Amino acid sequence: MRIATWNVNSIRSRIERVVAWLERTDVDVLAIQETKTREDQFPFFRFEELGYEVAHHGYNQWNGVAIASRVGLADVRAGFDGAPIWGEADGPEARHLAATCGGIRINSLYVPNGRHLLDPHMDYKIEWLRRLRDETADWLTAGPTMLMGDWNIAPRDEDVWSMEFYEDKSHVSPRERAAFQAILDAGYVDVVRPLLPGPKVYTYWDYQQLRFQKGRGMRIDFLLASPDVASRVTAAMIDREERKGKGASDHAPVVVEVAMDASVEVTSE
DNA sequence: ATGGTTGATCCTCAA
Repeated sequence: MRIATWNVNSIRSRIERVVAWLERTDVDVLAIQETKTREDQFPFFRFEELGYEVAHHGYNQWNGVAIASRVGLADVRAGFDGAPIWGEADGPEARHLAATCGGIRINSLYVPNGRHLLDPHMDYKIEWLRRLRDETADWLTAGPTMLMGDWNIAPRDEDVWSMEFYEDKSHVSPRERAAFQAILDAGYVDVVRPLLPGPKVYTYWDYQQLRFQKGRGMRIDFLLASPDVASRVTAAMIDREERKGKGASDHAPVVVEVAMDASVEVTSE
């Protein structure tokens, strides 16, 4: 079973690339972030005609998460208990969607961007991660689980092109790294890093300043898995080709191959 | 060429 995560930076502007990518990569489950669209504008049919079921959670032009699967899409749930609310909003932002696909509880996550070290968004980000950690610790006991998406954190110095550049910026601060580490400490395993060690292994390159062309990226998109799933991961790939050319997202898809659990019955196709 | 973004929406914000 092939499982991937991809911050597409607008599903409506990226749909042709996403469709072409699904057709050539043979991915079974794709967790999507930054759909940047309302529910009624989401291109559901483009996934369905390829044989994928798809669930989406999004309110407006910000955030938005989705899961596409051709190995079942059951028990879809948007948002986690205790997710903090930004500002005066009625409810939490659209940053989490879960569904059970091929026997694995898939969580598509778009972690808030802290913007700057002293920005209120940073406190929001840390609190969001703390509450996520509290919930995810419980999910581990429920069965095979994966947490995947755009974490907006570079956990190690080697995960950014220049620590000198980032030392006073978001993504690398001790608070953010501790919040990420707390999720690992809860029992989740980064299933990509062991197969694709750094340095200079990135998943995101800013559109500005020709960062991709200069090899100046960040590793901020991660697939974490419960130990039972982690032990079944046989391969990993960051598809840098998708960052090339006109109309690319600023993030590349990250893909893992997970050996099928013979005890699991796939519920569709 | 000594620089250099993109997307959704609105007349700017977010990343």
